[in-house]
Amino acid sequence: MALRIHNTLTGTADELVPGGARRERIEDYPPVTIYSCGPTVYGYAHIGNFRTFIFNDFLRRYLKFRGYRIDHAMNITDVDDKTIAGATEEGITLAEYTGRYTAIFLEDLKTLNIEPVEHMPKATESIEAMIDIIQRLREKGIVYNKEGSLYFSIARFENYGKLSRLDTREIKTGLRYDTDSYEKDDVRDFALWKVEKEGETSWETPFGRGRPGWHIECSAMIRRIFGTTIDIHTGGVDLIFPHHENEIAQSEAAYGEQFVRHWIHVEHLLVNGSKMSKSLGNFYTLRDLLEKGYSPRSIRYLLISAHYRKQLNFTLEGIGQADQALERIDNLIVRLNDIRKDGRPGPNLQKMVDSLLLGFAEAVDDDLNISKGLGVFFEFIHALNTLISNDRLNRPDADLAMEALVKIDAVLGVIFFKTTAKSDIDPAWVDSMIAERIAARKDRNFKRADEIRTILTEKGIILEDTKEGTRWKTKG
RNA sequence: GGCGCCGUACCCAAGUGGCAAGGGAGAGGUCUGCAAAACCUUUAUGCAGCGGUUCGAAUCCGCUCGGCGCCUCCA
Repeated sequence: MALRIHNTLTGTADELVPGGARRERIEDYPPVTIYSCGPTVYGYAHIGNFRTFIFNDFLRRYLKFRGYRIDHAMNITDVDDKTIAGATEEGITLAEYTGRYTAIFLEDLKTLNIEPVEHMPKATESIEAMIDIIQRLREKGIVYNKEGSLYFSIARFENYGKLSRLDTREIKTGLRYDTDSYEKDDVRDFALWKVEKEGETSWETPFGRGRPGWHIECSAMIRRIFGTTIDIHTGGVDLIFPHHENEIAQSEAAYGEQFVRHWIHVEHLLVNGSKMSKSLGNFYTLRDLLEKGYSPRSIRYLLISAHYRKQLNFTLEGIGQADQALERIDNLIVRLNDIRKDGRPGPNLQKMVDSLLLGFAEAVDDDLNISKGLGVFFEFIHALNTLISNDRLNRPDADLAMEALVKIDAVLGVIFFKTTAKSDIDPAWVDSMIAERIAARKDRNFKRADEIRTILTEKGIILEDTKEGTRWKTKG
């Protein structure tokens, strides 16, 4: 069974072949080189943005789960029109401004249990690599100069449009394309380098002072970090055109080799049926949701649980449903931990675990079909619960089951990750309350027993009476 | 106007030619002093609608209706 992922470039679900040459065993492949388009740090990212970043995280975790090694980069865009405007408005330097929002972004990633990637380059630290690309393009005569700014001429690059299938498109008439407010020969030509403007941050180059165009940074960073063709490039679907199309054009024109083998694009998060975006103002930031009391792992679960190529309509109710699904898993863990004695002979648990892991991999291998994978996972949970209810799960088997949960969670990142750690609960106090309640129940003083349970509930502690005695857990 | 995607139960969501996964919510039952958790049973002869192909269609084809995205900064 091979991992196949939909490739925007080919339009089909292509097998992942790191390095481009097929090998017998996964461990024989070179590390999978991945580049993900990161944020422009001019404000708080919204959870639509985070859908993509959580997807990136899921992708890298799943690749590791399948035995691949990975080498993953995500950029920080710290110079563009918006960051410059923001810094100017506040009267601080560009670096101060972007530094603030970069820190916030990194905190949010951590909150969502997103693993750090191997490389996190900044645009402003990649100027040399940009210059190299532009110089090569100039030597090949693909660049023209308009009032000091440099543009890529798509008319002089024959493969232009292969990613977004532009050759079959018509450009809508009457639309303005000169949003950069610079003059261009062809509306689809794009700026590689923008001439210095009064008061803006700029860099000295062989072709004059200025700052980078939008698309050049990704091409430059990929070249600088990976050197050659990379395996996977990810981003939101809105980046297919023009951003990724232009990356391909400048990189392949400059270096004469394939830029990226596998393009993966994540669909949009919708809210009330339309795209969540800053310009529409219909967005939630992560912090908005945390303030409303939703947990990061529920948000993560919700955003991860729908297939990445389907639009996902975001609702607060959806977070609640995700929360309930996670609680189902939490409850299983409580029950597993509570198993003390040997149960009656059960089935071959190792076999159940093997089939869980195999079924999960088969599901997710099919274009990262996590929904199907979660179905397999919840069937396993149900089977375990049934065994426990029938007293047919012993301690060693419970340990095996727990190991399986850990393996699945290495991909999901939602189970053994709790952020509501503000534990002002004293376990000794809880135990004494429970002891008092047990005594009360023994005396059939149920009024007092229920009183104690209510006191604990108000502290977020839930009691469960089992045959073996009373156990407790915290809520949420 | 061009390109593309989607429409499956009360909600979310797999399935893309052979008896409709899974999660949430609801109903009934078991256990419990009562709860909680769990288990058992139950909730689409039906997959936007209408035609067609086929022994057989949610799945393929055509049309219709509805929703969304990209074509412009955007994850």
